Amino acid sequence: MSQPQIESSNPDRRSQILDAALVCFAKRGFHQASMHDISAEAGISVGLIYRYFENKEAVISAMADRHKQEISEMLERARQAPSLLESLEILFTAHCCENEPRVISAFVVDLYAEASRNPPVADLVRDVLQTAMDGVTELIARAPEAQNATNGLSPTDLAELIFAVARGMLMFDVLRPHEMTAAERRERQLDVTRRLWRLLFKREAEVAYA
Amino acid sequence: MSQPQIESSNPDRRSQILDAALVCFAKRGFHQASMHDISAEAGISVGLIYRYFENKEAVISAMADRHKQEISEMLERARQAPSLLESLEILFTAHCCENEPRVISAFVVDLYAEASRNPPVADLVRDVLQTAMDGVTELIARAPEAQNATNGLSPTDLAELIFAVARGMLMFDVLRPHEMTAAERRERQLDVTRRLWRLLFKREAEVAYA
Amino acid sequence: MSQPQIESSNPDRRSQILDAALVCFAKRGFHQASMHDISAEAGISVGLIYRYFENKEAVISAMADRHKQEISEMLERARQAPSLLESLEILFTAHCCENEPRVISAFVVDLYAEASRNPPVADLVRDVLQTAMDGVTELIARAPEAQNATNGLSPTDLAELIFAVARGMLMFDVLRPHEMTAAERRERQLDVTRRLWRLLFKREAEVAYA
Amino acid sequence: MSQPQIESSNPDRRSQILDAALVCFAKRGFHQASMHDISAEAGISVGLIYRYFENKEAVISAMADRHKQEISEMLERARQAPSLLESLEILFTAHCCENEPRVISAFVVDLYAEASRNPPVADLVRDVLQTAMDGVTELIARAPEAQNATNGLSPTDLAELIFAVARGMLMFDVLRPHEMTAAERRERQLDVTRRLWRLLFKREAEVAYA
DNA sequence: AATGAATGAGGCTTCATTCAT
DNA sequence: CATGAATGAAGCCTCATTCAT
Repeated sequence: MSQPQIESSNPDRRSQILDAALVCFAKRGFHQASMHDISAEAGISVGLIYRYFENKEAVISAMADRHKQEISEMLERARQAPSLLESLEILFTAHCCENEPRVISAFVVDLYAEASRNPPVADLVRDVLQTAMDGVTELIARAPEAQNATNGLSPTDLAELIFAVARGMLMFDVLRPHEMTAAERRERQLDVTRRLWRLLFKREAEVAYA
Repeated sequence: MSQPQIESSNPDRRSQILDAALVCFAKRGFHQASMHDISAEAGISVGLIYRYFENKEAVISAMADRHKQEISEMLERARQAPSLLESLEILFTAHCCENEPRVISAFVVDLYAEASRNPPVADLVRDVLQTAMDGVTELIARAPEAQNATNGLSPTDLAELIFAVARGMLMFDVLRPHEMTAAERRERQLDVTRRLWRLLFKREAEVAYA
Repeated sequence: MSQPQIESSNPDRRSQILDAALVCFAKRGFHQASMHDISAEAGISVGLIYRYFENKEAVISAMADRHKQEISEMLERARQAPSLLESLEILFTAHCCENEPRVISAFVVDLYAEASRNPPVADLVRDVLQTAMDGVTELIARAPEAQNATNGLSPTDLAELIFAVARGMLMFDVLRPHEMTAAERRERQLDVTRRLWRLLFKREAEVAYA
Repeated sequence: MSQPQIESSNPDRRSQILDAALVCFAKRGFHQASMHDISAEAGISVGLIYRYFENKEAVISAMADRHKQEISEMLERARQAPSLLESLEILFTAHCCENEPRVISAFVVDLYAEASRNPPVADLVRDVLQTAMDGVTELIARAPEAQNATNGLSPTDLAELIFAVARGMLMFDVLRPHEMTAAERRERQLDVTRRLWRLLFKREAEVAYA
């Protein structure tokens, strides 16, 4: 009587739909984007979406899941960066990729807004955030650049501050004119990243000459 | 066809409606909250809303305007605080007022989400943000606590960082369980505020003994 | 957030809608009749139906309730008939009223079909049937025509048989061409009614000369 | 465009599909049961149904045809019963077969409901009914038990009454809780059958001592 | 022969907005 | 000034049907 959710069958279709959904969600918001918008963006019929997702809510949840994966991947890339500064640069510019626009500011802000009234989404986003913060905490703990006492703040505290800044900058990004290119946004983010890094991890002596 | 928008006539009614709208918007989001929800929350009829606002969009805009005022008031209070730390505390806890919950995290996050697709709202929010940042920049420039070179960051840079952290913390606030009280949220925010303050403005010598 | 069901306010509208629904349900069946069909038949907009009924299911339930009332009224009329035969005639021809087409065969058959898969409707219909059968049982118990032992059947048994015949004839009625007039249907029903009456209640001696 | 309706090819497939359809139709009704429901119940794909039936309408028609056959078979069994009472018992309990539930009350009621708005179905059902009534008329005409004048009613009249009762009882059956077993339903039907039989065919003298 | 992915019309329902009272 | 009945467009979702494989 109702067993959609082919789940694994034809994962490409699911991805195709989620890709389209991301575009629509970023453009209009979760609840303003219609299923028709998504199907049109994906180049398929409305009905087909329902073979892969139980309903719109499920599309949103899947997008949230995908966000989790993307943050994971971003974290992995950050982990493999040669320096702490470069790790932070990755963290702060993840949403500024012209060609692979996976993490999109507007989408993320909407995701948090949704979290505020959708407990399952809130759980997931909270989990993502915590995982990412833990990752950065570890990154800091291992970084030689961070070995000097940084004003008495623990790696955990620092990670929290860093993420707050990153999320705040994401909110600001949403205010920038749509015409601004990914490259310009990126430049803007890097400025802040470097300032933050200098503040948090540069030794006094170095600062003096910076 | 008609001439609604009595604009100034009976400002109490407008406030009453906006009060109700804030509750509804925070609870369900701009576009999920229906005009009926708002009228019910305000204890009036749907039609009456249209005597004071041209349409739903106008209610949203008015809410954005109100947000501007609230941020202004918050800034004024911050200006009058006896110390920079206390100014920051005001800035970071503006949304944690049990009795007068004007600035509400969920509402603000929704406002930024709306800004990402509604240029007039974006303009207004950008303006609010810039004004507030300018205010904090000035606060820093005048604060004796900030007279020492803080890692070579200008007051403007510092204000931007501070606001990014504040907005990021607002996003995090949205993830906290609804059961958490204003007092608890406030405590959480103050922790971060103090850490940030110590990082930005405490002199090395002081830090050593902190 | 959801409080339709003005329930008592403007009962005329409710009746108007139910009148239209009866026509549509009889014409196309509960689930084939669309809300648009009903609104068009009632000469109102679709949305308006939802001010008076929570959803389509509620319209169906209200129709079932109305059926209960109609059967009640029918029973009352039967009770006031001067003879048992005339009571039965009322019972068997209730659905053959040109101008006041309240009890309609197709609708009733659909109602029973619905009852088979909708427990609340089943409860209601069962209750209606039982009440009506009790009424007829009492009618028989009090009728002088029924005083002679009728083949050893109790009034209860007789009432059950009578109702079975009445419902069976209703099913047959549904097979008759739509062109057949109410008068013709009525004639057909009266034939059966009289035969049944003769069988159940006429004394042997009378039968011989009938 | 294509040429479905292999008609006779692979009659087993057709039966398999109709078996599944009966289950679904009884459970949900003709129009509430989806083609997918039927295919799932039959354990085949949706598309395959269309190799054997032109469309859903055709499935319904085929079910009606099958009903015709089942009534035929039932009639045949009734004809071969050793007594008129036993014939009637077969007639009244045809739908109470635990293992081979071919004639199902809910289905039959739905069939009549469908007949009321689908002329071809009405024609068929009317034909089935007439044929069956003719059969019973003949049964009565030949039965020694019915040789005594039964209140002046002709075999035709009696057959009509009998069928009305049978169909009426079918409608009542639909109201009984789903938990009731076939055996219990059967018992209920037999009670009525015997009462009816006694009323119609038992001689006065016999009745006196019954 | 058989599958099930794909389509898209159509049904139910909501909601911003209007307007007679 | 205030009400809330009324409208109808639009959104979500289902399902009969087709067709490439």
